[in-house]
Amino acid sequence: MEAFFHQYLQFSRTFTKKINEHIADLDLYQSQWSIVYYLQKNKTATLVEISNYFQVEKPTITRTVNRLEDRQLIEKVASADKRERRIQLTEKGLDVYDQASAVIDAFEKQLVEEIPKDDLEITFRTIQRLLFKINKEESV
Amino acid sequence: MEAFFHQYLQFSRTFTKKINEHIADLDLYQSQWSIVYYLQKNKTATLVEISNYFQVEKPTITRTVNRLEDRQLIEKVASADKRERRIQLTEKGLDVYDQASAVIDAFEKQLVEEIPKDDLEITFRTIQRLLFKINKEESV
DNA sequence: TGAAAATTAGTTACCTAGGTAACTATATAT
DNA sequence: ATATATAGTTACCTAGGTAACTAATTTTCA
Repeated sequence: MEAFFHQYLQFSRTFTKKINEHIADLDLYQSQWSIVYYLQKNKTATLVEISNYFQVEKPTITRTVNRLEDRQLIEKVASADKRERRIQLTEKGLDVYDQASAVIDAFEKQLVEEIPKDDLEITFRTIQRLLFKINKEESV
Repeated sequence: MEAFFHQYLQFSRTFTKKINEHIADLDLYQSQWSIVYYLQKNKTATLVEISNYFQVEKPTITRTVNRLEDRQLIEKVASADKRERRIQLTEKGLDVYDQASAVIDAFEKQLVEEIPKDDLEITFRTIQRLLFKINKEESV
């Protein structure tokens, strides 16, 4: 168990890299994909909502969203609160979602197909517990 | 299980962030730490050895090693092969290792202490299987 | 055997993604 | 009316990647 976290990060890097390779045709990156995915599920969102969901800091979200906007995959939605930047997928964004979704679903399915359901369940719950625990850590 | 990989990456980000916070006093980052750790275990190493071990590309290793060298935590070791850059920890590097090691060990131990050994074992083996599988993926 | 070809180690330049600190503008609370 | 909180941005740090390169070593084979 010595190398638990080492191995954990190893898979994380490799997974992200492979996802990036799989959607490179679409000129998309994993983190961009995750926002596209979120928007498809939630219709509209503010940057703070996205930031909270992924637990990624706001400046990072701002930048990635800007890239999606430059590529016209997302667009602004009117909002009562003038501070807010509420966004949604464009037609083009939805199209990219469909294409990326197919590729990524297949990739992920194939990745776990030989692993017993029970083991995946336990792994999922264990990571969930680790996440819960680490989020209770007082910030330094 | 829908959110398996989403949650996986979430913990990865948060874990790295927390490690960074814990060793910020030492002016160290997680990825720098991992190389310091490797060098303490293996005495000397070339950049390719480090790159292979972490499955991180050579340019990334070059840069991180340069930063460690700038801070005089590592130094060059003579090598027969003139292409190689073989390195080891300096006295200062060993000192930083000792300090970081204590902090990180405690942090990691506390993170897993409430999780049953069996669950950790299964999680470890499952990630190992995922890693094995993903590394068999033909490159795109 | 010795020149040419292929491989290996490392670097440079440049891309995206994570972070923090400090800021502006708007909305909310006092 | 003022103070505080919230949403987002800008500037700048480290870390991951790829592509293309140099220099040194190893392999090939005429």
